[in-house]
Amino acid sequence: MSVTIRDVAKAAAVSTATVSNVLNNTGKVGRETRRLVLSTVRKLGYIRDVHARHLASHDRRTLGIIVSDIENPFFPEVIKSFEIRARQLGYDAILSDTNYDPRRTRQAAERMMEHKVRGVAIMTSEISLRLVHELARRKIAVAFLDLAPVQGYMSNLRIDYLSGVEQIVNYLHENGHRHIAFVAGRPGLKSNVERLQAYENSMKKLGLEPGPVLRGDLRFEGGFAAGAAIAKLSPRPTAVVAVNDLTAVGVIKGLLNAGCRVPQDISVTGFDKTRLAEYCNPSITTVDIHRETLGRLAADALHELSSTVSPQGKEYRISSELVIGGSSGPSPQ
Amino acid sequence: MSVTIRDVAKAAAVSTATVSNVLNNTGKVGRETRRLVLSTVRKLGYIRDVHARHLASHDRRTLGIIVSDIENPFFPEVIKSFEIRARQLGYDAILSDTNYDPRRTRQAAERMMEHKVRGVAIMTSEISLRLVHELARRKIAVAFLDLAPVQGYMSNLRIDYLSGVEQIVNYLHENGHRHIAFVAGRPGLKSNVERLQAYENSMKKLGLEPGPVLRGDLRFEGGFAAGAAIAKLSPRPTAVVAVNDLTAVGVIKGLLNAGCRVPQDISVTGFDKTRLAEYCNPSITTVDIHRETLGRLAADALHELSSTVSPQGKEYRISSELVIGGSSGPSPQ
DNA sequence: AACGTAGTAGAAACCAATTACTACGTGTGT
DNA sequence: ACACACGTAGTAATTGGTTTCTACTACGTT
Repeated sequence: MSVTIRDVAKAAAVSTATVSNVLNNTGKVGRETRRLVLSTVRKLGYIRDVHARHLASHDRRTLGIIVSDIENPFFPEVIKSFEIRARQLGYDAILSDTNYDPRRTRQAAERMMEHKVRGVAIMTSEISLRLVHELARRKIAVAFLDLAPVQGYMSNLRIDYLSGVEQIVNYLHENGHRHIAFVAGRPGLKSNVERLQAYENSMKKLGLEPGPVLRGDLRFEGGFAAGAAIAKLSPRPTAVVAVNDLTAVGVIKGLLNAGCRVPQDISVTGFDKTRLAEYCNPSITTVDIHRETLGRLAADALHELSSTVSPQGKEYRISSELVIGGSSGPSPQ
Repeated sequence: MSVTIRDVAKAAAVSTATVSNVLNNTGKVGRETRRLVLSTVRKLGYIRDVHARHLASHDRRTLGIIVSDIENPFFPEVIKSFEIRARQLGYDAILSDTNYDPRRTRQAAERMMEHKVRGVAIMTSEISLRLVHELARRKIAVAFLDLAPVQGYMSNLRIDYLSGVEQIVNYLHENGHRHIAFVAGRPGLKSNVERLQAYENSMKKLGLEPGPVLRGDLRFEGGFAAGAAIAKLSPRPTAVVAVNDLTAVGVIKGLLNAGCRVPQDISVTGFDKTRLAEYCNPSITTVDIHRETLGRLAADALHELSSTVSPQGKEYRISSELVIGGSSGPSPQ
């Protein structure tokens, strides 16, 4: 079919072992032979076959990453830094998207197992316990996002929502806001629940009554409806903390649509610092979760787990940072 | 190491060939044996090894997709539909991101060759002619995006920018706009150049003088600067056609910042229908390029090329559609 | 001159599947 | 009763590498 290591060996009049040793820099080959092999490789346009490589060498250098939705602006940056780090560590990275569908999550996990990955970062919550056990049984390292307790082969990446939400609430408080509403996401999602709790805690810490909590859906539409509803509240909150940026955008549009000015009449904040937050008008006050760090740490975590004899799962913390935009300002009161 | 086909064969007291035949549904195995094998597979938790599979079977079922930047909101949807279609056709899909870097483009292409893909969709313009030839020499099918002439192993996916831009210009014209500016992208990028030309042609077709053309950079910043500059022009255009959505957002912010109201004083349009366009405030009048179609067609094109004996590259057309948002309206004059 | 020792290269087993080919038993047609 | 075909399952070669173990060469030492 294509050029193989045998063809190179024949053309250079050496053995396949020698060619392999040259290509893997084992340092077992003399300068002259090495040069000869390399030039032959170039001349013949030889390219290694990953499949044959992985099959023959017992340690398989692939990491996987499973995300719920590549179209969710949160993920691309994470994926990118994961891949970059994986490559730096000498791994090939493969990606699967589950589209929030448990069946596809199972397929994705199966794909990872078929590829014999050393580890997989699972960044979706639609995953069954059975699947998790199956991965553990096969000794595949796993890095979860805000999900699992740490165990032998599993580490967890924990985003510090608490601190992020607290920064937002404190900032609003400093700007004179006392009546602050919250627009939630999905009740089933741990990261969403945590944000809500963090909101309630932060409010209480400041001696404020946690204001109305509205139901959202993590999407624009839910935010829009919540915004419309908030506009009609009486007394109307002077600030709204939304569970994520997209919801915040929806809230803002809902408010504007109902005749409220943002931020003059009411301040709105988001979460995640997506591009949306930056480019919207007004730009959104939000919290930057260090996604680049998240992706990198995921790869690091998997590398560490899979290169230890008796691995010990760890918990990693991803910090977050307040970013002030144009959607918030001093309280009108 | 893990459970192999041999273990399954031994446990079921059949040969590996039989197990393989069951797993591949070749129809060469009797009902009873088949049932026995399947239950053994389940009992042992056997999972096939892609690498061994690909190595042993001569036809390798992998397709690749190379994009310039997964963070560019244009791509995730394309990638998703590409993967879905690839899976439907029985391929495994792998993704590489080049980050607009020619060196990484080369690495990405090498990765594809190492994986022995049957075909690769190249959705970046940072690709050297040498690389293209190398792929052709290896008989790897290629689907380009707005790039290459069609040849034996290469097809091209052509986005119909002309029609898209024409729809925009005509729409603005119908709304009374006569003085319409254009904010360009990168001069080197074919898709950008085409949009500019389409703008000029459409204007002339309507008997209008192509207005001022400003330089952008495809990013927010370039749009912002252009918006600021346009606000100062005299006479000021009543509409601005931006090369893409992000630029349009920048333009709008630049205009607002300079005291122009959008769309009351000046209409702005984008291109690509990213989420940004939808969620921004005002939402942006833009052109929807059918990305889902693009990804699907790319997979189809590769499948077709790579399963023909003497392949004949084709040109596929991706249509586009005007989407009216809040950033445009009737001319103030 | 005999011997030990690096350093280098080769032969061959092995990885986990696929698949062409072979063998076997059974049923059918003449 | 014999030959033939067919359906089913097994044998073994094959895929393109890695890696272990062995063998050879050249050189310095005694």
